[in-house]
Amino acid sequence: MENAVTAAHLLHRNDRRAAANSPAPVEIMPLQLPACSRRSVRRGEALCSAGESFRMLYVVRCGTLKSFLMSHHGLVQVTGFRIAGDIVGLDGISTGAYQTDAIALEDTEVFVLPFPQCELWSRESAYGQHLLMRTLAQEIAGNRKHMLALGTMRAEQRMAMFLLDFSRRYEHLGYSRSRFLLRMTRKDLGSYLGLTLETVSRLLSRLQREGTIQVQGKSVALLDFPALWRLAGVASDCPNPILEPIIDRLGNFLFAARAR
Amino acid sequence: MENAVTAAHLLHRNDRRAAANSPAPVEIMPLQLPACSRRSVRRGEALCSAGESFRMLYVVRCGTLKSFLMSHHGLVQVTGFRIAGDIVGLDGISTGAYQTDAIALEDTEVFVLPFPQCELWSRESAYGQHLLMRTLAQEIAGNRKHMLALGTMRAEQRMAMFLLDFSRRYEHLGYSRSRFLLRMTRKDLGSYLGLTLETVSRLLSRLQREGTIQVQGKSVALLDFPALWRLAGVASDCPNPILEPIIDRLGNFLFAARAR
DNA sequence: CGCTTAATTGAGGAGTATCAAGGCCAGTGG
DNA sequence: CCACTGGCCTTGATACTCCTCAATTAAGCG
Repeated sequence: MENAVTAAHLLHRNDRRAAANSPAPVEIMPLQLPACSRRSVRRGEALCSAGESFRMLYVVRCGTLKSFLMSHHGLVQVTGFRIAGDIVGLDGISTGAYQTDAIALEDTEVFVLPFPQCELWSRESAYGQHLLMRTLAQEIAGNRKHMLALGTMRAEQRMAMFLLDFSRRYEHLGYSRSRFLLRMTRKDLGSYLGLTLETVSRLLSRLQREGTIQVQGKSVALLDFPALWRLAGVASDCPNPILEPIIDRLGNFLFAARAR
Repeated sequence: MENAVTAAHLLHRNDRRAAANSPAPVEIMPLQLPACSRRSVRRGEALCSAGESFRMLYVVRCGTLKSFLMSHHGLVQVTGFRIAGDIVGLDGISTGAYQTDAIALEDTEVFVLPFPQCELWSRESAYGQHLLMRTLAQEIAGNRKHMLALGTMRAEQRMAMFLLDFSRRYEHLGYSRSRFLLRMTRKDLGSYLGLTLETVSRLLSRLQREGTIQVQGKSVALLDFPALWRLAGVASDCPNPILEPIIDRLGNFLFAARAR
């Protein structure tokens, strides 16, 4: 269950990347990264809970989770759905305790990164620092975008944005951008979008009637991207950039800085 | 226009703090902090704009600003109102360019912190690192809370929360918690709360009719806190903690870590 | 194959947005 | 000093989005 990432390994990745196409990395993580353990979470189980002492960051290796926060009154707001390559637990940094719960929507596996270790990398390497910073800031940017959606958009527009966002994330992982599974329930999706589950269901049905998508339970097919772009209010598929993933589909870390 | 913060100065603050009451700081910033310049922004002018190259962080010394983001379609979402002690510009870290505009709602003065400098402090001192991290994470937490408001709450509840939040922030700065000015327009407030300006106006009028608050143009008085707590849906005034300010009312930096 | 949970669909209503008209206020220039 | 002006605010009437409640069907899971 251990996955040591060595400098040699990193160098290898570096070579492969340079050979491929993109600008060569300018810096290679000089550290011998410590062993990185994994953890499995069964469907319905919690990876971490709000209030729990913050010690770990998690990188999703495979599976899906929902992050959500509960106010004191049982108000629940789903703050995001995490798939492979996403990081879970960042909200624990400020207070020393996780602020959101994360529950697996299917059997899921994550890498475990002890946070003190992350801090050490961050302090000892300019790139590590940059990476951690960028990751946190990315979280901010994502939340901000979601805030804009919740504050200014109509239900249909939010739904279109959500579908396109998920599409892009899956595409970026090497999966189909037009067919995927919505592992969350309509209720969770509604919570994420600031809608009721009935409204979500109606919206999906309507989009299907109009020939924009095809829905059958949890499986979705996007049929008419231009229509979705129009609904989402974007000229084309040009949302904010997806950062280089920290981890690939096989579970290898990708600690290589790009030239900038 | 220069305000050098010296180690001696910090030590002095430390003594004063310890003499007062609170747990003594465990660590003093060992660095000679570089000179810190100020910048004035007139009402209506921009402190920084989205897309602009990210070089500085700003700490509000006095005045008020609104942060907002504009989508490609002219959709505007106000993401926050910044008063003394708040930090502006954090959203620039991820992409190297600011993602939100910040405009002064009144004549405003800020301290200018060159970000490379911040990174240096962060790397050279565990406390500096912690401070920067905590600040970023705080931003995340705040946005998250706002997301919950936009996603799950009714207009009246959002308004109550907003009033109580502002009340607490002013109180924390040493001002009255029950009387303050809403320097933003109804439209900006509406944008922040995900409402139209008419709804905002109606809500304020209603709260006044019910004796909960008193409004006259931009000046507001909170008359019935229990009623506001009830509307906001909190048992009492127990929201998330306000972090130690980084700067005091006189413009002195407070780089002293507390025991924990 | 039942049982439980999730999803769809409909009818009706609450909550906000939209549209429109007028009032208030500060700044401006006669 | 006062009228003028433009932006901001308030208030009302109406429309519409979305929620609530309810009934039914479909889908998961033992």
